[in-house]
Amino acid sequence: MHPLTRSRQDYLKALFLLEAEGAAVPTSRLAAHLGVKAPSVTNMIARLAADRLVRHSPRAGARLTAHGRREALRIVRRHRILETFLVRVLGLDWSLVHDDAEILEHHISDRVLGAIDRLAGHPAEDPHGHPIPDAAGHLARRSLVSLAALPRGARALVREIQDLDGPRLARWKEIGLVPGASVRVREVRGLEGTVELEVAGRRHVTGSAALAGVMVERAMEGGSRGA
Amino acid sequence: MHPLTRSRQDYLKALFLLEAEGAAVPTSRLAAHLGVKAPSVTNMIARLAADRLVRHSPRAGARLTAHGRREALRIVRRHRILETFLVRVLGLDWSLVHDDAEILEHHISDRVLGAIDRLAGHPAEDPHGHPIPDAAGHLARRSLVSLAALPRGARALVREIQDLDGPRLARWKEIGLVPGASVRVREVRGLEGTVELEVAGRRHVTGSAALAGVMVERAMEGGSRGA
DNA sequence: CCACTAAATTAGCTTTACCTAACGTAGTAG
DNA sequence: CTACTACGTTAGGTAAAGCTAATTTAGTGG
Repeated sequence: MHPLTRSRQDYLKALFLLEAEGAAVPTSRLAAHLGVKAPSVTNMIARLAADRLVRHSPRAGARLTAHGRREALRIVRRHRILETFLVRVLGLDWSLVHDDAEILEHHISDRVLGAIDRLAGHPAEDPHGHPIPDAAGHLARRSLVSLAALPRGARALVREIQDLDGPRLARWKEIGLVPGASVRVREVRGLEGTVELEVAGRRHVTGSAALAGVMVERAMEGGSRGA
Repeated sequence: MHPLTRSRQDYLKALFLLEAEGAAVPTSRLAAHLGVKAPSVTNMIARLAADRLVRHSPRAGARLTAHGRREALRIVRRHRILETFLVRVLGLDWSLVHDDAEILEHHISDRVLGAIDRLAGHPAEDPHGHPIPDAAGHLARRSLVSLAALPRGARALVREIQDLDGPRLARWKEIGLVPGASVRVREVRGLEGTVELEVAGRRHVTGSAALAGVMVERAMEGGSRGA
């Protein structure tokens, strides 16, 4: 019943991204994700709830309604098409496009979105590997695991990079850890919190915390133990 | 001292565009141009004056300071590069791009602007013929006259279309009245307020009020009187 | 000179979306 | 059971940018 302002859109999108497992999202998580204080969240959630975009039981967190989810997917779609466009057509680096897309997603008309989508080749995934919802709001569901969670010897296919940290993205690109790449876990040193990976024939040692956002599809094991 | 919000940018740009002849811009004109009420303008002008972006003598209208003009030119540059990009790269019609550019001009980063400018071929003019200020804020000055003001028999070169009305722009395109076109005034019927033009070998009768925004460069006369 | 009009300004209110400070509640530790 | 802590909510405040209604000012006609 209210116009979907930039802020409201941001809350809906954040809710969608944090809801992942269907669990309600606590106020504090939303606040952290959006970079605002908790009272602002309580307040905004109440307003979104009044418009039936989210449901909210006091002290139990918020979740999107079907209507809210539809709006959220619209924004996610815009964001991901924009990122793809910025990389594929404008030639920007994938480690830099997030912030621009974050703003532009709220300000382009459907007409411009359509043209951008066409120019980018109607992509099904954005440059970080995230699936792009179609215009009807359908999103391919995947079950991926974090590369940080794989045991020694596992092989996997990189599918999504959920991290937003620019320098880190640049690093992943440098070593070839991008969607589509094959990777193998050579060594896991839990005590030190490091992992040794093999990507494109080369080995790299990385902090496993940094790998949390690298989502992979585990491959069938083929002689994983030895050399 | 304040951040240049979208609104502030809009006021500066409007001021720049309306200042044309160096005359101070009255409150009412700004209000009409921006689609807000007069008190909102008085108020905002006071705030911009506090930041030394405009100068304002009560009841005498506002004018930009050098600093304000610099900021205004930045926005004008963005707007015109965006329009060119939307037409040349995204393939949108010139009659439709204004509104999109009007919003996007406030929301793209310098990085994206640079990429867009490159893709559009570093244009010197936008699709409506307006010169694009360079990055340093220099704008080619022209002295054009309105096509509506030309006498019978005059020949001219169309340089800029200052009109924003979509359907009208579509009409001009249809008859070939676009920047670069040669036009000749065949007849002026002042009483009826119509003009008969010859464009690309064909004649068209048009209300002269509608032609006010078609800015031309008058050509040397060559046997203008007779057939 | 007075009255009227048009334009500009002042005063005061609204909405959005944030904030801090104070308060409540639920779950854990002793 | 009590006390502590973390988190959430309530209360109340701010800044931006708009609005309406009332007032002031400047210019014009009689």
